[in-house]
Amino acid sequence: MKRRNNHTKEKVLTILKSQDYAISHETIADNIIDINRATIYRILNRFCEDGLAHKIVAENGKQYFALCKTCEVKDHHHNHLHFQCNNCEKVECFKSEINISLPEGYSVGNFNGLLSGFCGNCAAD
Amino acid sequence: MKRRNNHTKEKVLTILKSQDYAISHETIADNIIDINRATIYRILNRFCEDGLAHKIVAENGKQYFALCKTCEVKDHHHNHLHFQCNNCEKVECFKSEINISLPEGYSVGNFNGLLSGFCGNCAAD
DNA sequence: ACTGCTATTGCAACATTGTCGCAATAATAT
DNA sequence: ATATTATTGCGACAATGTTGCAATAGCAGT
Repeated sequence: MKRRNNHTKEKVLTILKSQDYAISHETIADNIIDINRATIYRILNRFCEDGLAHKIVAENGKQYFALCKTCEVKDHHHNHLHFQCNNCEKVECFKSEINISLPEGYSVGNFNGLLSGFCGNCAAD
Repeated sequence: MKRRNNHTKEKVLTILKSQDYAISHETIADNIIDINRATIYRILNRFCEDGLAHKIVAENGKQYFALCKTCEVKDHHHNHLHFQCNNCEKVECFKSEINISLPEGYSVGNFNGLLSGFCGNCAAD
């Protein structure tokens, strides 16, 4: 399945690039008017399939997306933690990876690790 | 807010106890007929508030619940990983806890860590 | 520049999840 | 028994994410 380029895809990519945080569908919808919800999801999921982005599921069940900045294309994995602030609700990627060891006979797939609490900006309140 | 005992609550607790895995609302609904969906959620959330159970959010956004077997009441935390099989969809708790270090100024709240892949039973396929 | 193929889009509809308000019920203490 | 209030069932709701289908548009080949 060959990917095609177009305005919408570029727009979503630009928004992802401009963000320091992992963002939800909502954030993208706020930044692009006149683009269908389903289309946004499809674009984001395509990015994930292509290893361009990764998905984080928050505790509220929402999906957040972030560009893969530190991932190698050939050894693609996401063993890093994420953090969501209970106040400002921003989701950020932590750099440090964690070691994961699985029991015998298990095969690794994905890792979704999310910490929550209060971030540096909001903890002071 | 004092808790009260009743049949429904005991029934849900019994089901939780009988399971080796973290279970979703669905599993409980399948085992108890004639109990409202909202009620199940309320009971489960109460268990979490009381430190009796903990909640895991899976990659599909669904909530799973499991009794706290290893948690001390006074130092209650859930720094252990969970694993969901992509085939049988069961969610299990891993015993090993992971070390988490937060950046300066951040405050810890909860941790939701989920691995996915194929479990010992399903990996052979 | 035209054509054919097919990836992508918009729209509508849908299933699912989890929550909430309110009135009715039932557990507990007095 | 009675009063208090925690809990339940019901209905409704918002939100999320997915899918089918017809229409559109990107790309390659000529």
